[in-house]
Amino acid sequence: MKARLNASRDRIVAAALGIMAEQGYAGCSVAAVAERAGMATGSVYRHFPTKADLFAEVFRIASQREVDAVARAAALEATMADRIAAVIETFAGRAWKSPRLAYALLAEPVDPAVDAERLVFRRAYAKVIAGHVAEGVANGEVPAQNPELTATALVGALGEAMVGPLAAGVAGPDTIPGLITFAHRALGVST
Amino acid sequence: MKARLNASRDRIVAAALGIMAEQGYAGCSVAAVAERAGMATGSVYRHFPTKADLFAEVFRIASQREVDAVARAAALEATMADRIAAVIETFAGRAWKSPRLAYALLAEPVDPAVDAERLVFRRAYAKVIAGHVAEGVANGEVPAQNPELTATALVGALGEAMVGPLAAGVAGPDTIPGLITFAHRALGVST
DNA sequence: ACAAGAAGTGAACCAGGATTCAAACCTTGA
DNA sequence: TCAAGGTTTGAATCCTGGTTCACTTCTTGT
Repeated sequence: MKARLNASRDRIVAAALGIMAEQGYAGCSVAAVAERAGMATGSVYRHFPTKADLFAEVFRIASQREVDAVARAAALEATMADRIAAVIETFAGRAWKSPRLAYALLAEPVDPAVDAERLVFRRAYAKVIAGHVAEGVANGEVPAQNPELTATALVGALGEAMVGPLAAGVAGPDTIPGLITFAHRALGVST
Repeated sequence: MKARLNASRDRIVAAALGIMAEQGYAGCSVAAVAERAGMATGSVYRHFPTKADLFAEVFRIASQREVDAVARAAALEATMADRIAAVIETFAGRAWKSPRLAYALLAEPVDPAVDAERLVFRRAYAKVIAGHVAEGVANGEVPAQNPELTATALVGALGEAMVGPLAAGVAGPDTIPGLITFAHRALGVST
């Protein structure tokens, strides 16, 4: 039955996500994933041709979840300044709640094939931000600029500012407001 | 003789740097390094206990070189705005001249032990920038802010904006001026 | 109920590259 | 010149973890 088959596949992905959130990519041997999914190592290969394929999908799903959350939070706000603030708060807040997962998605060493998925992830964030920036430029909230470049730079800034604290396990309480101020200034929001 | 011994060690480091610049960390098997240094594989272990130790040192040296170049360029300028511009131009210009090396230093997957060295590298950049920011705050060139946070965010922004082009092999001609504008605005330089 | 085929099993296999080590080779000092 | 101590060699070894595959177990259709 196909239901069973799909269920197995889902169990594998869920197990991989679970281990990523607890121990990062480092803990994700195929054997560990299979065990957590309640099946034999070899069975994983009934559903995914290689480990890299499996984790490309896992990264895609996890990333999409993050990007969606950020996009959704931003959509609730009225001004561009508030949208950007919402992006940062959501991004950083979620990262802070699942630090191991956030580290895995952002910076942990992984297979090159999986790494490629990370570029997509970052570009997706950049795209969301770029949309808001373009809008802000169009209606005069911020000065003319290349929304792509600004967005890419902001994604880098957010990531870098979070990786340190995530690795260290501590974040200054003013990190998030500080980043919001930084972003607003970088965009040229008139204050 | 000790001179010979030191010379061997230097040859190893130089060979590793050379291969990194040409083929990235991926090409840096111990055997390849040894061959380029003109010695047997095993001899490398006369000078470094493990491969990770060797590359920690290699990363440290290469990073120091980069950070020094940036710091030196910045020191030549008079205003904080110009110093920051010099940082960005030097960083991006050098990365663009040795893209494979820059990619290896910035983003290529490496041993966790070597990865740790990367954090030091980024923090060193941040420290240089933070110094200029603090100075700018002190003499009123820019508004009050946390220089550490601003600097970290800028390092992330620069890295992110360069990794894409480095991987793709193309950079828009307005990337560097765009980044300078971004940085100046983010700092709050009065224009 | 039974045959055909799919799904699951997990121990064995394999690849790639770091690391070791016993033998061969210098260099130095008497 | 010779012996002792240190250095160099590079093929053999080891390790890790992804991948395979011959076999068993289940599901489905007649």
